[in-house]
Amino acid sequence: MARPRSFDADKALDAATALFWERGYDGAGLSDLLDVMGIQRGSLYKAWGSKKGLFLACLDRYDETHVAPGIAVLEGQGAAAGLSGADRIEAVFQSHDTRGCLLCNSAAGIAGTDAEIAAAVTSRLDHLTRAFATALRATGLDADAATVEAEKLMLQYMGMRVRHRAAP
Amino acid sequence: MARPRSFDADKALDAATALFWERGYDGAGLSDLLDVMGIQRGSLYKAWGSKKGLFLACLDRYDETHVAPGIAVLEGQGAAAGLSGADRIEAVFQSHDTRGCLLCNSAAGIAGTDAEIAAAVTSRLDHLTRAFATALRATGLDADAATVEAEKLMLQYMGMRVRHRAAP
DNA sequence: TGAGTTGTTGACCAAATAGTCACTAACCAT
DNA sequence: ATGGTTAGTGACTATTTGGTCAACAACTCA
Repeated sequence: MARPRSFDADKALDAATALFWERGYDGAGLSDLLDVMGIQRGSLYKAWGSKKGLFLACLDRYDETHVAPGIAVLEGQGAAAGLSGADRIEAVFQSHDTRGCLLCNSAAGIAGTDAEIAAAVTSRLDHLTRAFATALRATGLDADAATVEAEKLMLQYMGMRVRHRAAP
Repeated sequence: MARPRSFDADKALDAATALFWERGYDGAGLSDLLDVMGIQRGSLYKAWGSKKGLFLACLDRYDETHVAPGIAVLEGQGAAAGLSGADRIEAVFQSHDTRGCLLCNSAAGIAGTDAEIAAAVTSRLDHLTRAFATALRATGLDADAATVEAEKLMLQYMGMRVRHRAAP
């Protein structure tokens, strides 16, 4: 059709995600973002429309690269590897990144001021909660108990990731 | 000595705290801060030295007005009111503020970039954790088990407050 | 070989950012 | 009353913020 994009959008998104992750939405300035992404202002606005648009895309990218693998372990993939439900849950609790979790950081930050971001964050958090429930069912819990327990597990997971950011 | 301060520092701090709580450290601009505090730039810098200095003072104020009461319930005061350990813990879990918790929000945000703020946040979070342990001991748990369980409870508490900010 | 379409570039913008400063005002102790 | 000290005021600063735009470049399809 027309001139093709000269940069790798996913690589640029990964770089932007890393900066948002470390500094938060407000803490990551456009010029720093542009620096790490290695592109020009115009390219960013043509591709994602606004800083918020870029952030939403980063949330998507983060989901693909960081939460989807965890969900895959919790439901199915972990079972295929011969892990019990408890072991699979244990596995996703092994994150010790000092930046915490982008979803949690955003929930505790910008999501409180922007409904669209809040919706994007909660839907992904809910997805993880359901995956916890799936793993719990594999431990023998019935569906209702698993749902209740998954909620608690999810809160603990979030708390742990938040704490790891302040106290590495 | 000299000219006395013409504004109520605690009231000003309460107003600033409310704004930091809602918008986060980066999200709260100096002019908005000044507006809600009802003072002039010079007064702020004379009293707290910098935006960060003001924030640290707000963390202090928040501790006094919002976490200390909870700690008091968990240890002692709750017992005096005839509440069991479990009831006291239940009581502090009844916070449903859609702004979440300033300490948690800061842990998930600015604390990741500023060591001094991180220290101020974690020490207060640790204090709350110890209060949970005190309440747990009142349920019959021995000291070691209470410490372990308090840690879990604290994570759940943080997770819950973070979630309440994104999903009201 | 165009024409049409889309990406890239760099200059540009208004607004907001945190922070400073000279000046004036108000208080206490002598 | 006055001198010392501290607080309040408002104008000012340099830098950075997110965002726009016109010109140019590169691709596809006819």
